[in-house]
Order: sequence, then C-alpha cells, then structure tokens
Amino acid sequence: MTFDRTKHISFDEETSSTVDPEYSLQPFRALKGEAFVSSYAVTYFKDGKPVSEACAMPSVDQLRAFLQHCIDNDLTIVGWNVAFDAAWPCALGLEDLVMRAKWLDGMLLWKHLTVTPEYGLSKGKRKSYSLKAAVPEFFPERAGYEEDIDFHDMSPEATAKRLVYNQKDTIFTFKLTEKFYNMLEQEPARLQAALIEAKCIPMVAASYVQGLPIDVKQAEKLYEMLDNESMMQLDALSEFNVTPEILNSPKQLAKLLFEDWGLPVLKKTPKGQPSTDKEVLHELLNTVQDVRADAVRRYREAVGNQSKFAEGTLDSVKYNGDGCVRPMASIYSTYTGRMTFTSKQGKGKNERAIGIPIHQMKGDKGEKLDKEYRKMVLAPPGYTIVEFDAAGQEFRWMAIMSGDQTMLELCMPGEDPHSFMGSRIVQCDYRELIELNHAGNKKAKNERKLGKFANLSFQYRIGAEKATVKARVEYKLDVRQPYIQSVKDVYLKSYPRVQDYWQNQIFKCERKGYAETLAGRRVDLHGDWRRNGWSLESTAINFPIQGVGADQKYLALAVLRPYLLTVGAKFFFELHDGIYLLVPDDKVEQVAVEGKWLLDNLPYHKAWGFASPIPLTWDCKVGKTWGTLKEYDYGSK
DNA sequence: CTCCCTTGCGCC
DNA sequence: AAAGGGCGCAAGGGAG
Repeated sequence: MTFDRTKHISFDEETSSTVDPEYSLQPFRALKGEAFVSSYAVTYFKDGKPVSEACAMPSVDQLRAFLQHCIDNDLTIVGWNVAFDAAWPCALGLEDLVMRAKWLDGMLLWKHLTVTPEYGLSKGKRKSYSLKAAVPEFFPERAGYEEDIDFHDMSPEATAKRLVYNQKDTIFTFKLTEKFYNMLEQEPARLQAALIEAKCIPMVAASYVQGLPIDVKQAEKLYEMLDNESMMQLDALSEFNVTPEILNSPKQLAKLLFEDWGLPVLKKTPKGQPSTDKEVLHELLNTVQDVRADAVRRYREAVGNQSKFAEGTLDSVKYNGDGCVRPMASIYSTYTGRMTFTSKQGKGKNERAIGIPIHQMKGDKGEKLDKEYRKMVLAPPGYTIVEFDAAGQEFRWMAIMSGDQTMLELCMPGEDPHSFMGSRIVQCDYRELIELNHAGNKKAKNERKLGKFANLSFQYRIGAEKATVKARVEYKLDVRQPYIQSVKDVYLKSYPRVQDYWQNQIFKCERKGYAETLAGRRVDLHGDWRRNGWSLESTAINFPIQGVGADQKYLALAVLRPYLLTVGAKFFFELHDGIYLLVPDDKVEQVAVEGKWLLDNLPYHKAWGFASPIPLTWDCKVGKTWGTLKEYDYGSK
C-alpha cells in the first residue's frame, strides 16, 4: 500500500490580522475576527497529474466546502505542521468537520525517519524540521522560494505573489510527504506508528482554540499567598544583610552562603562553582542545622513559583483577553515521541504569553500551598474535566520489556508493586503491609513510600548518591547513602531481569544503530559509542520505555477520537501518561465507564502486533477544576 | 539593547 | 571512575 496519490490532498493556509501581525499565529483570534485566513492552497492529483489551486480570502463556506469535499471523497489532508492549519477552521465553527476529516503531517513523517537524540544541543542548534529547512535539503535548486513574501500586505500584487508561494508550499509538502511515507513503509511498523500518531492532529488543533479557562481570583489568591510566603522568609533573614537581588542570583548567593556565612560547600556545579540549589540548601539545614538556609530555600521556591505559575497565568489571561490560557501542544516534540507544550510565542521584547507551562504546573505533594496551583485551571461552563491516567505506566512497560516475572506478576489485579518493594526493603510480609496500608497505618505508609521511591528510581541506572538526594529532597525520607545503596541492591535482586534488559538493549542498539519501541517508533543511535557511550546506552535503555508510553498515549487518543465525537466531549490537554478531557456534565458517568473500557482494551495487537501479557489499565478522575479531581467511584454505580 | 550561556527547578 | 531519562521556563551575567 504505497502512498496513494489519488487519496491525498496537500493543504496550506496563510494567515494574517488587521489588529496585530502577531495574532496571525494565534488561530483562536479568528473567533472574534481579530485574525483571518488570507488564503489557502491545495495540491492534488487528477488524471495522474498534479493540480495546484489557491483561494484568496476564503469564506467560512468555502473552507467548509473544502473539508466536506475531503470527507466525502475520503481524501487525507496533508500539511506541514498541519495542526496549525487545522486549528483555523476550528475557530471558524468547523470543528466538527475538522474532527471527521483525515489528516497527515509531512513534518512528522520526516521526524520519524531522521530523529536523533541531539544530546546537549540548545534549541536553536537542533535540526529544524520546518518546510523551509526541508526544501533546500531535498530540492536544492528551489532553496529560497519563500523570500520576500509579505504575509500582511493585502494589495493585489502582494496577494498574487503570496498565492503562488502558498501553492508552492503545498507542492513541496505533497512531494515530501509522499517520499517520506514510502520510505517509512519499507518498515511497515514505523509507518503504522506514525499514522496512529497522526490521528491526534485534529484533537490537538481544536485544543489550540479551546484553551484552558482560568479562575483569575484563584490566580490572584495564589499570587498573594506566595507574596506573603516570600516576605515572611525575607523577614526571617532581615538581620543577615540579605536582599532579593542576592537571593535571586546563584553567584551572589554563593558568596553569601560560603564566604560571608562560612557554610561548607556541599556540591559543585558542572562548571566548578559552588552550588546553591535546593538540595544544598536542604542539606545545610539538616547537616549544619542552619535555619537561614531553610529560609533561603523557601524564599527562592516562593519567588520562583510565583513568577512562573501565578504571575505567568495572570499575564497569559491578560494577553489572550478572554479568560483562557492557551499553551500550544507540539506533537512528537521530544525524540522519544512525547508531546511538549509551550507557553510563549516570540522572544525578547516580542515575547507573548499565550499560555502557561502546563507540563510543569506544580502538583500536590503535600506542601502547604501545593493544592492552590492546579485549581487555577477550570472546566468551561457545562463541562467536567475527566482525566484518564495510564496506571503505573513506566513500571508496566519495564515489566513487559524486561520480561521480569516478579514485575509482571505485580501488574496483575490485586497486587501493589510499591507495597511489595517496601516489604522487601524492610523485610516484612507483603500481604500484611498491604493490609496495614489499607487500615491507614502510618509506619506502613512510610514503608510503602520507600518501596515507591525504589520502584520509580532504580528502573534506570541511577547511582546511590543521586538516589539518596532524591530520597531526601523529593521524598522527604531521612536516609543515608549506604542505606540507599542497600535499597538499590534489594531492587535489583527483586527484579533480576531489569539489569539483563539494560545489557541486552545496549548490545542490540549499538549493533543495529537505533533503538525502537514495541510500536515501531525509532531513534537513530549511530554515533561514537566509545566517546559518548554512557549517553547512547542510556537512550538505548530509556527510549523503548518512554517511547512506548508515548505510543500508548497516541493509540489512546486515536481510539478516543471517534468516541468523543459521539458524546460531545473534547481533548483538553495531556500530561504524558495522563489524558485530560472535557466532557458535558450529563455525560460524565457514561464517559468514565465507556472511556475506561476503551482504554483498558486498546487494540495493541491490531495496531502494533503486540499481545500484552498483563492488563494495561487506566485510572479515572473527574472534577470541575484541575486541582480538585477526585477518583471516579466505579464501585457505587 | 539583544543574544547566549549558566544555574536552577517545575513536571512525567 | 562515575554517570537515571525526557522536557520548558525564569533569572542573572557576560559578550558584542
């Protein structure tokens, strides 16, 4: 089934705004007519020949007719970063047609063919996957075709020139997509993984327009609370010549801590400077009992979270002007396949706060203000947030990939891997520990926490030193390195196949020159295995786990897409192993049940040729704000 | 002033 | 010899 030219049509829009040029990158502005599609172009095959057409200032009816034509004729719409193009008709009231149409993205196919880890490269130095980067590589004689295009000049001359350019984009997109499709198809699983991933394109497109409604009062309240917190810590330090300027600067803070106050240097940065990070501050409190260090840590935390989350949210709501923030999802944005979200467009003075750093938004770890953050994000009126979360995702995929019998058994119903590991560490009875935990026993709770720490930390090759820091700072466990070394030993002894998996992956990936997931997604690992051995090995180990998690998420979205249409629900956002939906209030129970059934029974075999030895289940939570989701109670229904 | 690097830290 | 992985964002500091 090579690429069928008669079943694909490439599509590209140019967009502009009469209010502000920057709005032409913000599809939701079309909701209020503050930005518009200035033209669109298509390329398709007719009687074996390519035909390109363009339409200036398309009306909503014209866009509707185009989408309807594609649906009626079973044409797949092909674009370059096409979620952006698909978002505009969503904003113009055509979301239903966008969701029903088929979409494919040449840029994403290219990525599937060529992605590498790109260790240590800053964002600007990474390979660009833009069409403007692809054309010179594959059609060198056509390089520079995009020069001198003015996107906002609506004069007849500029428009005519732009329409030609618009069509060229669709020609290149068609040719490249066909090429990449056929290359991927040489290994059908790779193409299949890419095609499943592409199913989420219209969901992501619609989510750009939907946005996340914000409880501004809550954001202001959080801002105040963090203000109070930082002021309080600053007061506590008032007699020690401390200023915000010093505390905000790692360099100045290092001088204060280690020269002025004479505290011991516990850790250095990669560049050899004395580190002032929160681990160091945490340890200065615990080892030297210096309470000033604790105040410094709390101050820095409050200030950092205030600007990043509270102030950032208020800024974004203000910029968007309609009560919503709109972090932009990026499909396959990490080399393992995961999505990322960005909250800014432009840089420097031109930086626009379109959204919030949703993948970093503080969650509830039990600290005082933790639960105030996610409460800022609301369901729109008439909707409820429904979250499906892949239960123990990385643990389960490691169990499957390693084939470790104990891990696999712990994934069966009624088992609790963290209690198991806790019981191994403190040498008590596993079932008894589960019982005590159910009864709310405090000691048992801590023992389970230790097991959880071990299960989540030692899956990869973390050393005892870093693991100790993690246990102390992140899990607030009062432990020392020799003890954590013994915990690590218990872990590796309990799941012996994990280390075998590491060795097998390293051997296999070096030989093949790539790593791959169960679904067929790959990353290229050709490189200097002598010099960069550790990094390449780590990718060989990590990629199949994190990557298949991404594949699983895309498969879940692909299955949910047609279902959500039938109940009027929408994709809201995602958090790697969690999918957040907006569900009409009166459909929540139905979606909690039917959605869970669909996700617990994803067609892994049909999609990937994979029959799971264990159940891969999803947990469900529902609520009116992101911060107040509650486990859905299946028992009482 | 802008650009880039470093440090630090939030999430999975 | 020793080394978890994957990201995006904020702020300071230095170079140009």
